[in-house]
Amino acid sequence: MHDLKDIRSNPQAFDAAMARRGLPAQSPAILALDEKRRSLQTQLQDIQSQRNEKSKLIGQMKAKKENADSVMAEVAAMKDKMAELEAAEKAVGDELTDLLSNIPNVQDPGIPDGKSEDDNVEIRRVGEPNHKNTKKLDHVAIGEALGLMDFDTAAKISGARFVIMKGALARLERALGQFMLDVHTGEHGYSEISGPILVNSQTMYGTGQLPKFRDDQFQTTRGDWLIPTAEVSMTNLVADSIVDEASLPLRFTACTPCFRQEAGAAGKDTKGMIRQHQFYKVELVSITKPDQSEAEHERMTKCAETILTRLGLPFRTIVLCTGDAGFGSRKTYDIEVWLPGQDRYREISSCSNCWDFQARRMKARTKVGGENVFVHTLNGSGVAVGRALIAVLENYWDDAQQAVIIPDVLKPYMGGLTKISK
RNA sequence: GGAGGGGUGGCGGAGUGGUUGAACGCGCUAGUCUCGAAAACUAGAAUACUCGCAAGGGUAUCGGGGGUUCGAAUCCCCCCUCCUCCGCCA
Repeated sequence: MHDLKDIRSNPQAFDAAMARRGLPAQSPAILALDEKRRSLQTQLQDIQSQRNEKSKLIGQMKAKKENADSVMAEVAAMKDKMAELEAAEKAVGDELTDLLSNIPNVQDPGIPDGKSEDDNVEIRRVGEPNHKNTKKLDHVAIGEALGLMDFDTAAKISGARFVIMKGALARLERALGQFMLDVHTGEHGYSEISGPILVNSQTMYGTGQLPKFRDDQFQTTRGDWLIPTAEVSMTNLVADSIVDEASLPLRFTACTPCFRQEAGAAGKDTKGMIRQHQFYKVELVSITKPDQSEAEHERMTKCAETILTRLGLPFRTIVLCTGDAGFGSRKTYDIEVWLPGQDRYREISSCSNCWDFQARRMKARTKVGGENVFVHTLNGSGVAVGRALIAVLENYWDDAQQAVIIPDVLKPYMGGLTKISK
C-alpha cells in the first residue's frame, strides 16, 4: 500500500516508479479519486459538525425543560443530505482503496531495469557446478531408482503436483528442515515460530496476497486461506500494533508447509518436485526500523546463503530486475542453486525488502523519537526445503555407488545413515 | 455442538441515551524541589483522516459491521473473539 500523501506531493516520481514496472501512469486516477473523496469528506464533516452542535443544544434545552422541537426538526431535515454524502464518500473511498490495493510497491532506485528474468543481474557465485556424473540424473530418476519417491500414488490420492516420499528420503526432508532451523535459531538470532498455516483474509491482505493474487491461493470452505509461505503468518505477527522500538529488529523463522495453486504456471515444471501445490519451506522474517532494513536485507540474504554453503551446494545470488521482482518488494535477491539434472541454476530462495509496503497494509508501526512510523518488513526463504532436497539428491548422487551421499551437516539428523541407496 | 458471562485508552477499571475522547488508579513524559535520586507537587500525553501558510479548527474511533434516535460506549440485530460449565475429540 502506498502513502497517498507521497503520491499527492510527487505524482511524477510515483508514475516513474510504476513505469519501471512496466505499468502506465497511476497517479491521475488516484489523485482524481483522492480529490473527490476529500471534497466529499469535507462536506460530510461540515454537516456532521453542525448536527453535533445542534444535538448538543437540544440536550441543553431539554435539561432546562425548554421546548426543543424546532431544533430537532432542523437536525432531522439534515438527514437525507448526510446519508447521501456518507454513501458517496464510502463509494469513492472504496474505489480508491481498491485501486491502491492492487498497485505494486515502488522499487529501489539501484536495482536494474528490465522486463523479465533475463535482465536479472548476478552478483556473486559460490561453489563450482559439479559435472562429475556423466549421466546427470535428475531427482525424479534418482528418487525412483531408490524406490523412495512416488508420483503416481500421490496423483491417485491428491492429483497432479504432489509427491510421496518414503523412508530415508522422507527423513532427509525432515533433516533439511531441522538443520536450517537449527542454524537460523542457534547462529543467526532468529526465534522459531510455530503457528497457524490457515489464516484469515485480512492477514492475507496484510502481506499482499490479497486481493490481487487470490487465484494463486487455496481457500477453505470456511473462507480462510492456506498460507503460500510462512511469511504471511510471521509478518502479520506485528499487524495492527505499535512495536517497541528497542525490540527491533525482530527476527522470526519457521518451517511450514506452503500451499500454492500455481495457477499461472500451467505446463511449467510439470515433471518432478520442482513446482508442487504443497511443499515445506523454512522462512525468515525480519521486522525493522526504517533505517535498518537495507542492512538487514543483506544480512538475511547471507543467512540463507549460509545454508547452501554448509550443505556444499553450488549457488549464485542475483538481484531481480524491475520487471521480475514481486508485488510487495522494493528489492529482491534470489539465490539459485545448481541442479545437475537440469544443468542450470534454479531458484531456491528469494529475499525481499518490502520497506513499509506491507507495514502500511498491516498498520504495523513503531515509535522513533516519539513519532509513529511504519516498520519495515523483510522476508526470505532460508531455504525452500523441497528444492533443497532436489539439490541434495542431484548434487550428491554418486553414480558408482548408485547412492545419494548424505552431506556432512545433515548426518547428525539422519540417525547414523551416511548414504541412501536401494 | 449446548448453556451462560465478558470485550472501554499502555495497563487496571468506572460509565445503561445528552456538553464523555471517555471518571478514577497505575504506568509514561516534562518541569518544580534536590548535590543527585526517591517521594511529593505541577503540567502533558490516544489513533487516523481532514481544513488551514500558520496559529488553530473539524470529523471519526469504547471488538467489527449494520440499525433505532435530534443525539449511542450506553438500546436493537448480525459477526468476530475471550472466559466458565456440559458434550465431543487429536
